[in-house]
Amino acid sequence: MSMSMDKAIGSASVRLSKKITRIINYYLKSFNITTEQWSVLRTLDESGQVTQKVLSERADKDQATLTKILDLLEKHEYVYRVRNPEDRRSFLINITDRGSQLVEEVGPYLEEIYLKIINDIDKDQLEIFQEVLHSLESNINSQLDEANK
Amino acid sequence: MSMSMDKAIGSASVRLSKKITRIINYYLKSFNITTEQWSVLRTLDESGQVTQKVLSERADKDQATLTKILDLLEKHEYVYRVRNPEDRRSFLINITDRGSQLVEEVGPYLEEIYLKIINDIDKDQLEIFQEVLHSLESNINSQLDEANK
DNA sequence: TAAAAATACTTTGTATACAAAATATTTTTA
DNA sequence: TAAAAATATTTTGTATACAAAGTATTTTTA
Repeated sequence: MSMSMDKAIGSASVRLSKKITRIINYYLKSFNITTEQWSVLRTLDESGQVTQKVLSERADKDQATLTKILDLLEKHEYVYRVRNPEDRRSFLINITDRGSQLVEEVGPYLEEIYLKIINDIDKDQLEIFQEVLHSLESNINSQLDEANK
Repeated sequence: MSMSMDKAIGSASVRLSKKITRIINYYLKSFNITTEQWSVLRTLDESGQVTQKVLSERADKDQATLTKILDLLEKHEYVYRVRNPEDRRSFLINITDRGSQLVEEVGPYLEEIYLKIINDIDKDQLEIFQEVLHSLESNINSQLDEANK
C-alpha cells in the first residue's frame, strides 16, 4: 500500500506547516503580532541594520510581501525605515527598542511552546527530520532556480 | 551551537512548505490550477460525493476557504454543487468528468516531480521524516484542541 | 411546540504569498 | 554621455488562511 509522494511528502509537509502557523499565531495573539511578523522581526534582530532586499532574502519573504509586513511592524513601532544614503532606491531597516524588547520576551516564550511540541520525539529522529528537511529544501531550490532559467 | 527550535523546526518546516507550494504551483500553471485547488480536487476524487463540511475536514481547509476554492473549481467545471436533499443547509459536492480527467492527468505528472525532489534522499531517512512529520502534527493537534477548550 | 441553540454555508475583513506592472534611481552599454 | 538595462521598492490583482458575523435551516430544550 504505497501512498503517493504528493500526499505522503507534499501535502503532509504543507499541512504541518499550516498547523505550526496556526498554533504559533494562537500563542502570539496576546502579543499582537503574527507568526510572519515575528519571523521578520527576529531575523532583523539577528541581522542589525539591513536593506529590505537583504532582509527579504534572510527572512525568505518576497519583496512585495515584506513591504506589507514592514508597514505593519512600522505602524506598531517595532521597526523604522531610513533612506539608504548610498542608494536612494533603497531603505535601511532598523529595529526599535520596543522591537528588541519584544524579541527578548517572545523568543524564550516560543521555545517553551516548541519544547512541548517536540517533547516526546526521539532526538536522533528529530536530527534526521531536520536533515531531510534541508535536503528537500535544497533539492527544490535547484528546481526553482532551473524554473527561473 | 544549539539553534532555537523555533528556527530549526518551526521556521524550517514553514519555509519548506512554501517552497513545495511554489514549485508545484509552477508545474501546475499549465493546467490552470493551483496547489490548493489540486489538493481539494484530489481529495474529492478519492471521497466521491460528500458534503462541504466533510470535504473541508478531509482536505484540511476551513469552511470559508473551501467555499472560495469550490467557487473557482466550479467555475472551471471541475466540480458542481447539489443541494443535499436530507439537509437543506448543506451541499453535496461532485466531481465532473472533466475533473476526473484532470486528476488522472495531473496525479502521475506530480509523482514524477516528487520523485525528482526526493531522488537522492535515503529511503530510511525519508521514512523517519514522515514519522516525525506525523508525530509533530498530532502533538500540535492536541495543543490546538486544548486551545479551543 | 415555540424559543433557543446548534449547524452548514457564505460574507466580510485582515494578513500573507506571489506574479506582474509601475516608479525612482543606479549601472551598463553603445 | 545619452539611451538602455538593471535594481530596489511599491502597487495591483488574484488566491489562500482564518476569525467573526450573517443567513438559512435543523435540532434541542424548556
